Amino acid sequence: MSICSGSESVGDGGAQKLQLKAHSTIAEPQSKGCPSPSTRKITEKIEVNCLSDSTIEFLTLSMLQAPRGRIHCLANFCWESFHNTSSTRVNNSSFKPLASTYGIEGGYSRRWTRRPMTTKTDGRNMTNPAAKPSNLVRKILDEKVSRSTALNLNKKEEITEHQQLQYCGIKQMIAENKDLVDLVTFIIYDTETSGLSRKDDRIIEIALQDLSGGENSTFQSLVNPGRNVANSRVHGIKTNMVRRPDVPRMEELIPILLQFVKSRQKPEGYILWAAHNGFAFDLPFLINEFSRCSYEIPPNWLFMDTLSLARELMKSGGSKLPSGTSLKALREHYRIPLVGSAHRAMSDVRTLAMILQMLTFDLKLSLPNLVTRSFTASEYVNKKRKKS
DNA sequence: GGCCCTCTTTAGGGCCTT
Repeated sequence: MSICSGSESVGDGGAQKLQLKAHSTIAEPQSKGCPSPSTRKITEKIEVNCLSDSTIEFLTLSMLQAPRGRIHCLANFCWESFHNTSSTRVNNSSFKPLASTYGIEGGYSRRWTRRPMTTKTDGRNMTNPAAKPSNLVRKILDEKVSRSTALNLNKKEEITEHQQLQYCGIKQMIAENKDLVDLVTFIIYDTETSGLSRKDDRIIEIALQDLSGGENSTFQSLVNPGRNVANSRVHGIKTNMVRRPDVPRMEELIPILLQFVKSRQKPEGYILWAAHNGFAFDLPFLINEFSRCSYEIPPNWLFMDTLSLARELMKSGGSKLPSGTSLKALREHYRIPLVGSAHRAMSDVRTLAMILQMLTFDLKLSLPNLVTRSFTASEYVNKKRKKS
């Protein structure tokens, strides 16, 4: 498993280009290897994961060429968040173990300081399985953050009914709050799976990108499904890339994922997750994996689906519409260059991050609009139960 | 599986995700 720190931002303005380039030069120390609770050896490596020059050029040009009105409020949200992050980050370039800032109780400091924590696991890069674990993972293991203790917010039995009601009840308040920038973290996510069956197949890769950007704004990892991958032709992820002891299983990855998201969360804030066809595909997979590993999806996580936005755009009429609502059709419609391989999680995340901003502009949607269309995982499950 | 559309709701087919 390799741990990587990513510096990315999707927003507006030439100044941001400078910020992007400045952050993209930050390098993190290298360390590897991580014994899991089950004594498996997991290779760890800290890397920098930054936007390619072509992507930066595209973002900059697309925003600079747009008229003033083109700079939509969602882009402003990203931009403001980016600046907020930059101005409040205590230590911008150093790697910090999470436990030192969260404490064993998992609580937050009153002052919002984002902890660097981005994970990248890629079987292709595992060249030194005998290396030592990264500071991050070693610290997590030392503090027993995995399923046993520290993440008391996320264990099933530890989420109280009061917490559920509190978060569900406050959702309407979020939608009405004019200053959502200080409350919401916008995360684009994508999963690659061993197949299309929500019941029988497993997640084999997951990628996240915090839209507010900045240092350590991405999370990427392969996942060991404990079974063969039969659909490698789709995403290029083969069985021998994931079914190996140095690739984490989901139960090992979830604690790290939770810590990453917490590191991006604002004080008493919410996470707004967006995926393409997420309600029908990615979210059910995520819910199943969390449930199988005895974890609860935090009640302050809200989920939305960009496919519904694309369908809404198609219904809106007009002469310049995409040829379809697939990610590929939308990418071609908005002339977004493909970075990396399509159908790899991080590549699709980067594409969707740009598509989302285009969609919200075309549909004239603001952040409150998006929040009101979102669901918590429990709301989604209840809705599904009622339908069935 | 969920959503949407239509030759529709007492249904069926297509799209989207891997």
